[in-house]
Amino acid sequence: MEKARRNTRQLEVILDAIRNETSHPTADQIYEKVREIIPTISLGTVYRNLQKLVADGELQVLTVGRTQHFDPLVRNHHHFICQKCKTVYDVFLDSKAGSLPSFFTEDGFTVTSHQLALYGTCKNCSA
Amino acid sequence: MEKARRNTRQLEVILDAIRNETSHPTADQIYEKVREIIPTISLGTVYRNLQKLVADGELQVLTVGRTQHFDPLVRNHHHFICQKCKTVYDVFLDSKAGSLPSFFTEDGFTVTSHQLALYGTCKNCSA
DNA sequence: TTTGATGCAAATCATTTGCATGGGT
DNA sequence: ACCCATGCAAATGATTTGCATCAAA
Repeated sequence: MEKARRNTRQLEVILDAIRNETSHPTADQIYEKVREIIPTISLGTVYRNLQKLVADGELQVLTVGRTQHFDPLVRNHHHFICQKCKTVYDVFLDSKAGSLPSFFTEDGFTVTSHQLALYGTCKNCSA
Repeated sequence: MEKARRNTRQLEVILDAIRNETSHPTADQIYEKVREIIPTISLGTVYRNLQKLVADGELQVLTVGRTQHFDPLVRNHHHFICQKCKTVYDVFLDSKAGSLPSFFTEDGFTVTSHQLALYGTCKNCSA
């Protein structure tokens, strides 16, 4: 049997806050945004709900430096991280992306997922 | 002009401790190993020297969860991270690896490096 | 002698957790 | 009613930093 996930107001508002977000916000950024609607919400609650959403596959985590960023886009794509402004961009490599994990088919090893991060300087910062 | 890097005993011992290491140790693991030779060294010194070595391109950093791992192997290669035991393995994809960054040649964006991490279960943990 | 490097401890940053209470089911 | 979720604050873990002293150059 599955564990029942309760439909709380805080979960709903958190989900709303990231669902259409392409800026890869941190937990703290999500917290600030949610606080505009539920001013009394605690940061711990935001973390706990984000954890659940990740566990349920509704969000993806991307670690930049020491900080987690949350991405509502779960389908196969990659990231470009600007080393100057730390902005995270989505990168779509439709062709070969899906075949990457198959490179590594050694005995006993199972590849379940992979992450490709590109580092460099973005358009804004090159100016 | 370049900033002079002093040749201290602690830097030398730290470098010795990782130079031929393939286990991708953390700062703390390096600290413990170095302490066998210089028992009075401080963890801060280990961190500061590791930082320098990374800045000088003699080491690569790999973040697993919230923890940095140090890799003396700087040439183009990738990593497999076992989600059970958290062991990091080196993966060599000689053929296509070098061409990955060229996918992303949009106006204004410059890709200087990239990192591919494969996640799954390793040989030991599949048993 | 000059000034970067060290050891120590306290500080910081992101995240997690214990606990009493509140709210979904 | 049951028991998961919340708010709060304290705890944790990894890394950084201020400062007086030390040692490479």
